[in-house]
Amino acid sequence: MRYWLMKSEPNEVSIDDALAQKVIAWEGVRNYQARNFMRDLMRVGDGVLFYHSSCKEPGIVGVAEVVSNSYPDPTQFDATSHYFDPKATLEQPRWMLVDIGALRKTRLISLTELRNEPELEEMQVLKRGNRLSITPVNAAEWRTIIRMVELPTKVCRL
DNA sequence: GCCAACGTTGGC
DNA sequence: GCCAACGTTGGC
Repeated sequence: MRYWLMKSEPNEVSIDDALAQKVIAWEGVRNYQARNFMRDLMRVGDGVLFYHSSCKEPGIVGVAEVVSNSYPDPTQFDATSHYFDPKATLEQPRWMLVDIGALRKTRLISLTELRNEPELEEMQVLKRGNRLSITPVNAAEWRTIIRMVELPTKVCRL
């Protein structure tokens, strides 16, 4: 069981979109490290912090979970897609994704608030120059953030 | 819109 | 395999 932080631009897929759809195929990741996390390490039931990036108020906005094993990102085969990859084939797909189930919206934990929390000093997403759209979160960091969003841990399945 | 930081590409 | 040039991310 692992924990992750996954960035999404709210004008692409916001936490509200994710909640409305319940399950989101995490399409469009075109970075090998992020792909490898999804392909090799993510398991059904892993906890996910839903993060809004490239927007007015960047930060954590929700909690989700991994709900599928990895499978090929269909957009890589779609010539009309922004995420089309001419080098990918059905036989040898290059990009893998997982499905994410949105569980709930939280209050916004802004980037500033995350940076101000001493217990989160070592969080990968806060490290200088980090651009990875998917980063691991350790159990202590996860607990700290869950505490910060004041989720009733009794009801929280994660 | 700026720009730091990082990833990718491709010539050699 | 090196590395310069270019592209992307993402906060500000």
